[in-house]
Amino acid sequence: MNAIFKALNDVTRREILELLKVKDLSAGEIAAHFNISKPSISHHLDILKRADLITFEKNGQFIIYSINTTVMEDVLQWILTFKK
Amino acid sequence: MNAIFKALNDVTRREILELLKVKDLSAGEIAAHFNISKPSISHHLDILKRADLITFEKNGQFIIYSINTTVMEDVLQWILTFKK
DNA sequence: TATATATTTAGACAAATATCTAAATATTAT
DNA sequence: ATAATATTTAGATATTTGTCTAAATATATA
Repeated sequence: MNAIFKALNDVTRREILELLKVKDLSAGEIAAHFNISKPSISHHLDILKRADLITFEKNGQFIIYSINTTVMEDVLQWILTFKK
Repeated sequence: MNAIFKALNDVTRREILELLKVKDLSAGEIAAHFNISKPSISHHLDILKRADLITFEKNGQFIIYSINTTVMEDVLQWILTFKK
């Protein structure tokens, strides 16, 4: 839970998730959406990976990232415990 | 949304919310649950306040904190956009 | 094999964060 | 009024975080 909330606590990482919600993208395609260096985006992707919020697959010289919505379910359940 | 995720990105603050889920508590009662100084807890309460995740009411020399679940609804909606 | 492209790793640095102690403010009780 | 209790504010400090550039790794192409 800690890793998930940590991962979600950054606007760039939340935007990456929004992008991957639409379709799978390579690291470079993701980086192209931001005014941030590629190494920084790579670091954000690493934090999202650690939280298991995204998965990746190597495709030649590219690495394709996908969103993993099953983890969102955990957050959802946590939030729901507060609904009265 | 930024303030909410920031507020949720700390285990102490999430535990404070769990406590307030059960019942309203004074700042001192909240602090008593943790091995952390009262000023630090006060700071955590301030961050939760800024995110509008808690409300408070003065009662004599005490300040009673309550959870505000309406904000949880915003997080819920955000999460739900990822459910496919 | 040499070069270009895609991505990550390493190391540095400034800004943000969680914590502390000491002091200030507010209320209650003697 | 004075002392005690509840809470916050102020200021300091160590750790974490987001960012950068430079270098390393891996794959594809000429």
